[in-house]
Amino acid sequence: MRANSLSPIHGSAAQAPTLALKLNAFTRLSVEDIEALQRLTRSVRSVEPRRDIMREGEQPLHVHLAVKGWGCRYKSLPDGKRQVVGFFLPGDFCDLNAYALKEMDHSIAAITPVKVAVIGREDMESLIDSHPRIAQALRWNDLVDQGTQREWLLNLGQRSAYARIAHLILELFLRLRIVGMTEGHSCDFPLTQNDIADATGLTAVHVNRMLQELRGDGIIELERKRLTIPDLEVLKEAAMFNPNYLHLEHEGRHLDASN
Amino acid sequence: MRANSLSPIHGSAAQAPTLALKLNAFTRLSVEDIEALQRLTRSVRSVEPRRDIMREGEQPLHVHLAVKGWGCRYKSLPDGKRQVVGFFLPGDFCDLNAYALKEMDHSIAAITPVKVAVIGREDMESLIDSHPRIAQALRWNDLVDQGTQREWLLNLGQRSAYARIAHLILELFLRLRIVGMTEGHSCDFPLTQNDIADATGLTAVHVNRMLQELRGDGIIELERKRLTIPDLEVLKEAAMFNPNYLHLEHEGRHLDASN
DNA sequence: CGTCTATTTGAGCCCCGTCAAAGGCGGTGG
DNA sequence: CCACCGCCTTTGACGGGGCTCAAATAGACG
Repeated sequence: MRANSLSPIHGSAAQAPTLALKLNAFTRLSVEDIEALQRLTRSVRSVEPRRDIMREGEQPLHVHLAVKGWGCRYKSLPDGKRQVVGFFLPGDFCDLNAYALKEMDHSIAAITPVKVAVIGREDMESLIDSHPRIAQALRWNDLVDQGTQREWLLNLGQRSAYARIAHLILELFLRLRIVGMTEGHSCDFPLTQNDIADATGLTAVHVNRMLQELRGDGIIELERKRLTIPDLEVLKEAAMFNPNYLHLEHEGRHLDASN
Repeated sequence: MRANSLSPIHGSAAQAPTLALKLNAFTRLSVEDIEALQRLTRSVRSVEPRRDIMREGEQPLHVHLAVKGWGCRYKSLPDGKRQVVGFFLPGDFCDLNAYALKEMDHSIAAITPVKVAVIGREDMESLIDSHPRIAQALRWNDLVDQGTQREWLLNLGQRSAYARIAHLILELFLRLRIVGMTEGHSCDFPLTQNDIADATGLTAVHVNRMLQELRGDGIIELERKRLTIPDLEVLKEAAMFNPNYLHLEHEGRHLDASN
């Protein structure tokens, strides 16, 4: 797993938007690229925890880019059952590309207090047209998202409850690390056991029992919304984790702005 | 559900490639568009049933477009468990966009005898650059694929075995109908119960029992690789089916070549 | 300090998995 | 035309992983 510090952003990383941090995991962006990304986040919408940002059936008019907080995408069944189909963290798009469709086939909700940048589709398109390096990085980002969906299918279909939860936790930790939201072996982890249940296709009761088992086995520490992973390798083993779907090793670096 | 006959292809539909039939569900293509799609399929590769077309870890060099036969994409776990993450039918891309990545995060296999068009990435890119209507239709196609992945997550995570299998069968029937591969209420259905099991996260034994129940309830007829659906509405009910993820109602028709 | 939500615990059971073996069906060769 | 073989489907008995229902406890927040 490539630590983010191995591919620092050109110049001042401190002010770089989180999206830039993430795309930087694919190809090193130029100062001008980063500035262009920064200009995207002029219009920001704040959403309270547990509120919908967009609902199934609505027409998507803009692109939403998560700037702060955790959220999820989910689908529901007529009998009330709910499946989380993805989480988004700072630097993730909530609904990239969705604006090409007439209506949303899923909903988007905040988990913690969330800030999303609301981006007009024209702004998005002109950014892509004028910044080929960003365009390529966004395509890569999109493919990683699709790979993640496939890995989730594998998770739901084939892993045991124990490994399934371990896998989810590990994936989120690694994604947080890419955008600099971890401190050593720890990170904030605001998901409730209910959220984990909805994402893994289990019940909250069973998630609770599996978390206790994971704690008992010394694989994770998780309390008060704070996660610590004593040994990443041990967790990987428990989760049957294969990092290839995150595509952190790739060819995009030939576009490196510093070359 | 919009029957394909409601949006016939301009002029001679008979020779139109299956991909054109499918994109035509989004926007009516021009004769020139269809000819351009036809030129894509110059190089065709035949694959025997149950053989891999491409394997996890390989570098994707070309785009593969299914022309004939059924196939699937799948991922495996170290313990040997296998999850089918999608099926492809004639007119579907096996791996659109994947060529931007360094290596495949999943494998692709033939189920029946398959013919795939092997398309160079330059050919693909120049097609997109020179045919904006096709480019838009391919974007739509991509979004439908992503919506399908999300629906599969809902299927695996929240539906009962009974509804899960019903949903898979219904989805495949509707997708076959779009490309004209159904006859009334029937179609060929070459999946083994093992294939269904791998796609639904169940065991073949349990798939067998659920199919018997679906047959007993008069919801499907399925024998000798031949499927009949006496009443689509009844099957939809059993599957808790919501067609919105297929995005068959949309705005793309403003690009209609016949306007 | 009271209320609301989230976590934890327990008992019972059911859906689905496992293991094993017996049919059916299509293909192939004698 | 029949015998054989391999794959697929079907059936049965049994066990277990995860669900349900219910209630107690612990935190978070005002």
